[in-house]
Amino acid sequence: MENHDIARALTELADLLEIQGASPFRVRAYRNAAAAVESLARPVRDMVEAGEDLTAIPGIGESVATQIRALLATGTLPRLEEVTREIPRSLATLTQLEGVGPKKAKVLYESLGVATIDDLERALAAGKVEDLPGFGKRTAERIAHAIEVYRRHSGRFLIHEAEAVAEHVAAYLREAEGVGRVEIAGSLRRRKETIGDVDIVTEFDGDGTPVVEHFVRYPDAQDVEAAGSTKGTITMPSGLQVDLRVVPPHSFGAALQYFTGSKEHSVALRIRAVRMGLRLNEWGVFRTPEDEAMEEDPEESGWEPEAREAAWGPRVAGEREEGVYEALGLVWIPPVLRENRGEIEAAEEGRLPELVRLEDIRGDLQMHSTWSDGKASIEEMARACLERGYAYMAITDHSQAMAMVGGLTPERAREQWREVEEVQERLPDIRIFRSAEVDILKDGALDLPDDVLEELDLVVVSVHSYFDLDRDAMTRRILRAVRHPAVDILAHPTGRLLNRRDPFDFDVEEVLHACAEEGVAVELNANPHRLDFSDVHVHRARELGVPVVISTDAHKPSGLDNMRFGVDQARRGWLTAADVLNTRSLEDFQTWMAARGAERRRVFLREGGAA
DNA sequence: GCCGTTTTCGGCCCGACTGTTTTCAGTCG
Repeated sequence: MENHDIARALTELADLLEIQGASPFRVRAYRNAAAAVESLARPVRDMVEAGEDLTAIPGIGESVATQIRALLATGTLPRLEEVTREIPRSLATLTQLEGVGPKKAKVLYESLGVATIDDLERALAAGKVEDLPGFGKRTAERIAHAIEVYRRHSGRFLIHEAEAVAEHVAAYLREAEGVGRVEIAGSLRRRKETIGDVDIVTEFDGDGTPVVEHFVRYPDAQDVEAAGSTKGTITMPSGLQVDLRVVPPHSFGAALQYFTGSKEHSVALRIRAVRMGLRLNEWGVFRTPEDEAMEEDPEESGWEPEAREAAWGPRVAGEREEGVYEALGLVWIPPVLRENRGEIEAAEEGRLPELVRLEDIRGDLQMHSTWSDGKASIEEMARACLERGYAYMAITDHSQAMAMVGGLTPERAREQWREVEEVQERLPDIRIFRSAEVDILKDGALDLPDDVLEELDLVVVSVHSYFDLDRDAMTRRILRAVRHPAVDILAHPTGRLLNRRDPFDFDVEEVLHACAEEGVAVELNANPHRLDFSDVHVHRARELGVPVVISTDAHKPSGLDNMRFGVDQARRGWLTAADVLNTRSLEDFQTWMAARGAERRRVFLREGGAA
């Protein structure tokens, strides 16, 4: 059981407790515990097996620790079992509908027996929902619409899809009269691999109504969900929702911080602010008045923004995001790190990592050509790499098991090497490594014979078949491949395809330990459909000293441009340039390869070939 | 249920918007 599974169980428990009406603080405690487990680099399972104390993890106390130990031993959370004897677990899915929270879910269940989205749809059709207390005709319509949206698109959007929309909308907003700074915020700015909705913050001095009106006239918008003086929401035909916030210049930095999140990061910042005698919200950082002079209710309707802000005390920051962090005694924290995984403490102590940048990348170590399933020749790919300023590259066409895409047999591999040499002669300014993406077969053997592997400059291996092996078999399979003396890089290690295919089940921790021992690098696949390894896995690789390579897996020249998505994900995993192998100069990279080559030959000679 | 620069008890982040309320609860980010 992975950390992700434990977090999911804790979250489900929190959802159901919330519907039951449990203390909101208790619910939050379970959510915090879930977040703590989710962002933990080490497997909780290993900690339990090693007899370590889970309460050492911030957010996990005696009670949750006991629950987790039981979950690992029996496969279920005892508390979750208790709760599901009282209410059906499917109720938690109701709250995934926009506009339906725990309270409405509870009323629907207790009044109408609605337990699933299908039930709810029937109740709506029968006109039973609008008469419930706290509901109404308008609410019923909204819920019906929410079901439609849910059915149309239940997953999240991939980063490149959301980014394309966001950039068009941002450009459109910049055309509006009187608009100042326009920034994309939210999880897109944090460069998460999937995006729920797009947030855009816009600077405008005065009542924002005309900006919002311009926004909701965006030509591609399918629906307008909301339109006020500071906020608007539109939905695109794909189901992607775009939220706009319009704020005055003196609040722009605070609003950008606030709408960038993550929620966990922002909450931690606000707690910090309170301890410093400050108040942080989307309008700025305010010094809390020491005298309790303001006894009036700041919620009193009719207050002008100026008067309301006066009640919060003098503004000490808000115009620029850097200023918000400075006011809290912190250096500015890059958005990619804002997950409350230690970045605030690191900022306080001046030990934020110098994150790897796209400009640091000196080569791309996985791409395909027309020799297998690529769309461009070796020379076209090489010229495209030259255009991107790279010093080296690897042509990694598939091996023979991938027959459907023309994977290379030993004979065709040798033919291909001749073409690599010819292109190399024509293009002396880039070093082209002779390589292959060699399939890891079902039993962990490699798909090309040792005599072929030995003549490759670089051996990249990956799994493309039998994804549903059980955990033990899959772990043994990958371990065997990683321990093969010819192997240099383990590519797209978990095999996930975002929104399409789950990662296959294996012991990531054990494989990373093996990579560390063997000096094998793991690939961070930059294709936005994969982004495999995840930020947490990459972070763990760094901790264990496993080198990471960021490769695009390009199948045509334009695919090389995905490198930036991989770099962003590496940054989310706290990687510096030193942690990423393909930031090295050609000379330094070849030094790494040579060291591995010597080791490889030594083992071959001693054992007379690989096992 | 967690946790400690105010604490082993008593707190726990903050504001906007919506719809259904006649003064506010629910939801969201």
